[in-house]
Amino acid sequence: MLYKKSKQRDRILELLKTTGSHPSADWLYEKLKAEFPRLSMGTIYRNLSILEKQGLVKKIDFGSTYDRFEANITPHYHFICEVCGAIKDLELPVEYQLEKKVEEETHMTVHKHRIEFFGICNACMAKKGS
Amino acid sequence: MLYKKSKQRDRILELLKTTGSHPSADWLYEKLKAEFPRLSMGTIYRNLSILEKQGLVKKIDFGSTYDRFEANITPHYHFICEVCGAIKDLELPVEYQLEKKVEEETHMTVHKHRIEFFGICNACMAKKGS
DNA sequence: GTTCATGCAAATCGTTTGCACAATG
DNA sequence: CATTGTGCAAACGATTTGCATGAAC
Repeated sequence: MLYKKSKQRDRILELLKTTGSHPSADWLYEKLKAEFPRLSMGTIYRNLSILEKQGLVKKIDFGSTYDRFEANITPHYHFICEVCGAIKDLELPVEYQLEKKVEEETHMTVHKHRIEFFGICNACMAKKGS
Repeated sequence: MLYKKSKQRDRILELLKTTGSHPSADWLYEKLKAEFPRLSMGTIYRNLSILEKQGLVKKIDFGSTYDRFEANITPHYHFICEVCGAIKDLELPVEYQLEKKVEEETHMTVHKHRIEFFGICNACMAKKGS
């Protein structure tokens, strides 16, 4: 797969680079509609996907397309398998001093934080080996 | 708002409590269809929402309904405003030793991790005060 | 001229909602 | 009986995709 030059893609990347915010596809669409009157959402999504494959852009999402639910209410961190999507609770102690550090750095109020580790679970590692 | 007893809701909570996995709504639906042949997805989602309001269940999602994108490829953590949804990059050093700790604890391979802090940004805090 | 990108519209998919009926208190 | 929960189907909203046309190489 070879990528050809595209004005739309160039501008999407440029916008993402110069914007401090972390835009949604729709935000990009609204911004670029003036420049490309016939622009479509399909073009935005297709180009974002290409830029991601090129390692130029990162998508901030949960990894899963579904919402996931749990009844373990005690604070804890998660391990997410990149192969099968399994989510496992971790015993790692919750580090609340991180929230203090962020409050000192940003002078903003922090209510909670979340840590997710991504990797390959034992089951998938075993399958991979065989 | 007063919550009445519901067999479906009881079973959803029970399933979530006894399952090590972090199910999706669909997984719960498939599991409970045998018990409640006329079960519908609406019931699953409505009850999950009630259980969440009761503080018995937590939803694991990204907070935003949209995917968000960024061109800042260097590893960094995020602060997410719970009011306006703004995402800000943090200067906080990235703590790779956390990944080592998780690998020691779980004997699984960790490729990356992510930390998100949730709170209220300065702009929203100012609005709130006025 | 072959391949990739675009615009457009339709399709997809997880989730939400309106409504008439059933269960709860 | 007043209110909440259910099933069903339709609606919703973000994202994806098929297809004919246009741009890149």
